[in-house]
Amino acid sequence: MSDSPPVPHPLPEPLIELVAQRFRVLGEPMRIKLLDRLREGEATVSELQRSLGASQQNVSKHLGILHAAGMVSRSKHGNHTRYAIGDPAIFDLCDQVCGGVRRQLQELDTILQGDQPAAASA
Amino acid sequence: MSDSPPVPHPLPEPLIELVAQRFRVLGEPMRIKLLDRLREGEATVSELQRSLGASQQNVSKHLGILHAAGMVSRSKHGNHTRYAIGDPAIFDLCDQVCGGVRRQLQELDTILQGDQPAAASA
DNA sequence: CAACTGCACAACTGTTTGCTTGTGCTAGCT
DNA sequence: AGCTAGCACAAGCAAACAGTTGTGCAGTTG
Repeated sequence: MSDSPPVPHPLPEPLIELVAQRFRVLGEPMRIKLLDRLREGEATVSELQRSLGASQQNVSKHLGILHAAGMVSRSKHGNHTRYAIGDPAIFDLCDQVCGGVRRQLQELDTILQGDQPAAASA
Repeated sequence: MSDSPPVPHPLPEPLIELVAQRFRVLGEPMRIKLLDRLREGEATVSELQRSLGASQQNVSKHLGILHAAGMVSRSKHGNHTRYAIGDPAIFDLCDQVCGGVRRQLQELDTILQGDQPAAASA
């Protein structure tokens, strides 16, 4: 279906909502951790729970949110539920954000170092 | 500029926080709108206010948040404050998210319309 | 100088949301 | 069958947050 020139400029209202919601899903440390952990490969809830040191209910809840957002996929194997990355594209997102963060830190660093050499303490 | 091998895999805790915070800044419709509006070019608070139909205080507040996150730049011109995109890279982010949203909508569409699983199309 | 405009900061309020606690359900084990 | 492990759902609580109201301040205008 069409190569779709992705972004219409004046972003239509409903799309804005969807985009914001998607960003918000990623705006939670625990969920970032889960995705980062799933980068190693599939994992069950209890495995993730142990990896992150969080409660089973909390992990399950966040996984539910990620799953509802289509970012992870679910599959039942006997008594275990295995989760996996549903849309690998999110890693590009995270990478970009990481890049942005890094740039800002460098700017800060430059400012701190190049401006007032006298005061040097974090 | 350092080429910086982008992402360490087990994301260090503090970085996770920063990344999540950055996503959360973008997880607000009003802020998306502001950025989308600034895509046309610089604008003052009152201009943005008129464009989006929001209160001056609210616009100013969100601009403050975007500015604190380094996503917009501020410059005073007489009695006006002009804001501009601070990091054009965020548009890549938005584009990617838009793409993801679109993909999901297509999947939903496919599911609703046909039992014919349209095999891989990008 | 006085009045007005443009903007930011602070306090308040209602809502959202993350985490915990409690619980039910299914699958495997003895 | 009874028991335990693994997981998801629901309710309650506390913290975070968006939007409003109120206000102070700098710059412009008459």
